[in-house]
Amino acid sequence: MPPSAGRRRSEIVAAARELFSEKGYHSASMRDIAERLGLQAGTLYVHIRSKEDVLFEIVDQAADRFLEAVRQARAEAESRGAGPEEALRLAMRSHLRVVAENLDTATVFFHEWKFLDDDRRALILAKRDAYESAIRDLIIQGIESGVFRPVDPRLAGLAVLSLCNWFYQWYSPAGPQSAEDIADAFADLLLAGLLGGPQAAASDEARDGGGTGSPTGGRGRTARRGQRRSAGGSGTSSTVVQ
Amino acid sequence: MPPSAGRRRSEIVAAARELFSEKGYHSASMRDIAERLGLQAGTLYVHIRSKEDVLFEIVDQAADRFLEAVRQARAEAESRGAGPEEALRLAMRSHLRVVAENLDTATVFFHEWKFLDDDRRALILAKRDAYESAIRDLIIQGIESGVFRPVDPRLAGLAVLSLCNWFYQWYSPAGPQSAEDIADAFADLLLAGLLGGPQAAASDEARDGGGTGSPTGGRGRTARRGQRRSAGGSGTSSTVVQ
DNA sequence: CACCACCTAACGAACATTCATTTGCCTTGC
DNA sequence: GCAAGGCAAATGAATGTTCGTTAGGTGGTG
Repeated sequence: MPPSAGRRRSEIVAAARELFSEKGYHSASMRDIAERLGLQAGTLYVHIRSKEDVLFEIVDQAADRFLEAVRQARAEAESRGAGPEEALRLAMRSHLRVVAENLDTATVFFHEWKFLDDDRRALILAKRDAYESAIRDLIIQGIESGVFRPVDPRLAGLAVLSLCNWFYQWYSPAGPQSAEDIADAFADLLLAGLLGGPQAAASDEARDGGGTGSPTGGRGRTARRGQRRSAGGSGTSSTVVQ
Repeated sequence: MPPSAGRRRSEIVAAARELFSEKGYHSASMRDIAERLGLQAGTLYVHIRSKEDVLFEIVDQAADRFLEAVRQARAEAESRGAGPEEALRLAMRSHLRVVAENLDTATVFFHEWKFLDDDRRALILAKRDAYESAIRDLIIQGIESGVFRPVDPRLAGLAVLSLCNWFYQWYSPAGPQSAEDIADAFADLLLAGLLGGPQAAASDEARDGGGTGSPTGGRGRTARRGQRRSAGGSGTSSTVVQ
C-alpha cells in the first residue's frame, strides 16, 4: 500500500541515504537511486511520492534520533542521580553515538535540510531548536547548581553543539578512537580545560567562592577518562577525504 | 582580457558568492547570477570559463584567508612573546574574524568544496590540511611547554577546529556578540573549562608538578575576557533561519 | 477446473523543464 | 575598423515526474 510503507520503499530510502550523503541531494538523481536497486527511475514512484519526500524521511529520522538521544541521556543522568558534569558527558556521548552509528543520515541531516519546502523545513527547525534548548538547559543547570562557572550559557551551549555537530565531518569508523572515547575526551576538555600542565600560570580561574568545597590537590576527578593518547601518528590527517 | 580578471568578473564572482551561499552551488543557476547583474546567462562566459571556475575561485580564496589568518596569528604571538595560551586565543580570534567578515565565502567553502573536480579538490584539501596542522601544532607546543595538560593533541586540535568551523552555521552579525567576543569566550571555555563553580567537586585535575609557578589565588587570568553575559534572552534561538 | 476481475510492481518511453555552455550577430568606444 | 562586451537564440544533455502498458499473483465465481 505504498507510497508510505513497504520493504521496497525502505530500500529506496536506504539507497537515497547513501547517495545523498555521498554526492549531495541535488547531484544524486532518481536514476542513480533506481540503478542501485536494479530498477527504472519511473518505478520509484510506485513507492514514493517525490524525491523531496525521501529527503524529508531521512532528515526527519535524524532529527528524531538526536532528540531521542538527549532525552535518554537526561533520563539516565536523572535516574542515577548524576551531577551536571556527568549529565553533560552523557549527552555528548549519546549525540556522538547517534552520529557514528548513522553517519550517512547525520550527513544528510546537516547538509541538506535547507532544501526541504517551507513547512517541512519549519518542522525540522523546530526539532533542532528543541534539541539545542535541551543542551543549553544542561549548561544552565550546571551553573545554577554552582558546579559550572557562571559563563554565558548561550555560548557554552553553542560550544557543546559545535563539538558535537562538527563530528560527522571528520569521524571515521576506521579511526583509532570510538565515538565514546571521543565524547569522553571532548567532555573532559570542555569541563576541565586545556590548562593545568605543570608549567601553567596556575591560579585556576576567578574562583569566586573562595575556599568552597575541598581545595585539595587530589587527582582523578570524574572529568578524567579515555585519554589513551594515540601512539605517534603526528601527521594523521584529521579529515575524511570522502 | 578575461576570462581571468576584470571588474565584471569580480562582480560575477561576488554575485555567485552570495547565491551559492544562500541556495547552494547546484541550486544557484547561471541565470540567477546573470539576472542579479542585469545580464544574460550567456554573457557570463565572456568573463569566466565555467561555473566551476567561479566556485573554485571562491573556495580557494577562503582557504587562503584561513591560512593567512593562522600565519598572522602565529607571527603576532611570536612577536609579542606570547605563551601557547594566548597563541591559541589569537588563532581562534583570527579564524572567527575571517568567518565573520566573509560569511558567504566561508559558507561556500565549507559546503561546496566537494563539488570541485579532482585536481582542484586535492589542492583545497592540501590547504585545509596545512591549516589543521598549524592548529594542532599550537596544541602540541602548549603541551610540550608544560602549559597545557598532556591531552591527545589530535582530539584537542579537532576540538578547536570544531568550535571554529561550526561558527559559520550560527553566527549572525546582528547577534549580541562580536566575533572577537565569541572567540575570547570560546578560548576561555576551552582553556579553563566549565568546571570551577563554587560547588564544583574541586581538586582541579591531576596537577602533576606540585607547587610550580605561583600557586596563589589571584584572579584575572588571561583566559578571562569578554564574558559580558547577554542579559536575559533565554529562548534566543541559536540558529540562523536563513 | 476455468474464467474473470483486480492488484501490485515493474518497464520503457515520453513529458516539460532546466541546466551549463556555444554560437552568431550587433553595438559602442577607442 | 577593430576588438570587447553584450544580446538573443540555440544546443545537447540531464533533470524529476507521468504515462500507457504488461507480467504475475490472488481471490472469488460460474
